[in-house]
Amino acid sequence: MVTITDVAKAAGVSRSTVSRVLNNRPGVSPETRKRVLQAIEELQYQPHFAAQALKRQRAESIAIIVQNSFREKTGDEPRGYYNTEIVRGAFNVCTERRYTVTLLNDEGTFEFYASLFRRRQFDGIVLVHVDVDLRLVEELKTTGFPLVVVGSVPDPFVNSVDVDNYGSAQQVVRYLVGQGHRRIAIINGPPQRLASRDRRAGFRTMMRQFGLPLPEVYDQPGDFSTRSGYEAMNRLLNVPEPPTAVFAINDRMAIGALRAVHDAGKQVPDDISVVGFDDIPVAQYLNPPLTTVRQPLYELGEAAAHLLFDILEGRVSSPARVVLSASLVERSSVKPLATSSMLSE
Amino acid sequence: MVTITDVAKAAGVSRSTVSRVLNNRPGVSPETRKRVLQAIEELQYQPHFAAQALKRQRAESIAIIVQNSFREKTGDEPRGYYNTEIVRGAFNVCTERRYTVTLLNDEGTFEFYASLFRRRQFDGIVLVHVDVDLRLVEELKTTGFPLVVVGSVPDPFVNSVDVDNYGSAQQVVRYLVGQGHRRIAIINGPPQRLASRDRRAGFRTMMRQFGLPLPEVYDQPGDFSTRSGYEAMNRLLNVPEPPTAVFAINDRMAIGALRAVHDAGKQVPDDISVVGFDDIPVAQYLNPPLTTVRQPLYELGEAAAHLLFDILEGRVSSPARVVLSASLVERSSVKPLATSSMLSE
DNA sequence: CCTCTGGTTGGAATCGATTCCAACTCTTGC
DNA sequence: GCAAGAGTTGGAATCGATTCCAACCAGAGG
Repeated sequence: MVTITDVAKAAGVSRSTVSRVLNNRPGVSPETRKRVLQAIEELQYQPHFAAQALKRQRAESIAIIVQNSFREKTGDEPRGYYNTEIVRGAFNVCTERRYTVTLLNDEGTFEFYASLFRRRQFDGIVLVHVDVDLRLVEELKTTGFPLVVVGSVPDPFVNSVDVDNYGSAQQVVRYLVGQGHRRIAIINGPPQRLASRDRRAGFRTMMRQFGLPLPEVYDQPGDFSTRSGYEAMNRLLNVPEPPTAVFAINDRMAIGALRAVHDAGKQVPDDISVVGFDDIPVAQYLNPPLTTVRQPLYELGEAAAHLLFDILEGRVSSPARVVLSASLVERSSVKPLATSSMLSE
Repeated sequence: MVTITDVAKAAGVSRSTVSRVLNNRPGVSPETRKRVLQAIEELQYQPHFAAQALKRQRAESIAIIVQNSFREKTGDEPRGYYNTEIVRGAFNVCTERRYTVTLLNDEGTFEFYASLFRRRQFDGIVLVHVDVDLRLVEELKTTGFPLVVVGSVPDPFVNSVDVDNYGSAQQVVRYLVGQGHRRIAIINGPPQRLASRDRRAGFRTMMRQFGLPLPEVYDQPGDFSTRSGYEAMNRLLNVPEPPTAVFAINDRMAIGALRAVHDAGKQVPDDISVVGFDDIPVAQYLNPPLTTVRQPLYELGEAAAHLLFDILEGRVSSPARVVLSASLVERSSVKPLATSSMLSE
């Protein structure tokens, strides 16, 4: 293996000089610089990464902690895709900066991660927060290690990148009302998840703004699972005056809702409209193709990496928060009602 | 940051002794060992990874090169899933060994990868070979760097882990014949891909073994795209004596074939049976759910990592080849024919 | 009582880069 | 002709671990 000493010998200079050339430092005469560069080229020299990391006290590497997706053996959880997109976004940004990316699963204990930091293996962490134990986030925060969380964390002192759940839910209401719907129900997610609460809050605020009714039976509980969506829709179909549109706050519950309508011998969207949230890959293959809110997953990943670099390089002071907006994807699960909208928009 | 010197001071011993304890080397008295372990515990000491890598001349890290999936912005290519599974398998094996995994995309030039190796950043590479440029494999091979390729590479001097394409195709024929089919067509992949050739060869051998006809019109070209599957199926439907079953050698072409049958006003499996290959996630959601061959993607990843470690640790001499068998997943796209099979199996 | 052996332990060199500081050369100006 | 200063360059220390070698000690055996 060729080292800096070999280059120095070949160019007839000292190692210090080679290092100076390597790092574009001033104080090397043009001729010497040229000679060194030539030697580097000829010997195909590349600095030993460990030697550099040791001396510079920087690993030039970041870690991405994702849930399960690289650990569990069963592979049909939509989460896999969800995470993959975010990772891709972060990965590409890091690659551009010539930083290395290491994937970690979230099954490690805090102690496991802490040991990696103490080993100085990474300069920072991106934690993809989907159902991740909040305690882990809190513990990681205490280490003072540069950390960016992707997702909705209640703690305002953690750096985070998130999608605009509140605004997106409002957009869904605006869209449905624009299509002439007035009796709109919601199927909620687990209330302990901030994302659920934000989507519900956005929904309710906008409904109130339109002066639309919010009966309690239209506010169905759910837990993000297909099954819970199925059950919630069944309850909604049995209400004396059923809604004309249902907003399931994630796609899996929307899938369950679709199935419930079908099993009840009715049609989506003819008898009832359904909107989801996430735009998971199967959404477009459903029957009917699902109208839903597309989360900018790739962009979330990119934003997380950018934020981390901003923090590492001191361009941003630490408790920072970035919010990206999502976009409504119109497919065929919503039917415009005959009663035309009374809205300007 | 706490270093080995701090531990040595705290325990009242030399750094050499701490290092010996750290690496479970003999020649340390039980009492001293205990004292050192206690100091390590109290100080939460972890060795600096770069210092170790530098001295040991081992990075304890491997690289996985995957195609595109972490680079392209469009996310609905099935390849993403394909790679994710393989990566998960390899990742878990590496994590068990406390090795770090770094993902690289295949867009780098050979020079880019070579520079990483020369930087000694990785101890070995797993290259996930789906459509990857063979030249890259050849170039990497010349560096002498430990390399394992996942997929079908023609070069027998490259370490590889692959699925048994030949045997799986034979299994498909056996299954279809067992269901009473005799007029079976195949939709091929690009002939420059070894996997295509192997699947075709397995198919033809088994057909011949059953004494079944192999008319040229039953041997349709394709290029793995949905569109090519659609077109091939259209051609097959217009043959004077159309096949009763069609084997598309990947799922995307099978999807195209399904669509072609539907567009021709016919039914799968009532009018014609279809078998795919891969078992991509949507396969189960298709109409009808697709009978296909499941590639053991996760297991391929695991096997690749195991093989790499075997090579690194000298348990296996270098040109090694591991073949895993795939399994047929029966769904609803194949119909048993009335004429019962004359076969024992 | 002295030597030899085996078990412990510390000292120093080493891995490959970076960087501070000192030394050197060459102008420039008096 | 010599001092001052700028521009180059090399030497040596350093990052944090590992490992060879030498030194030390205790107990066994002569």
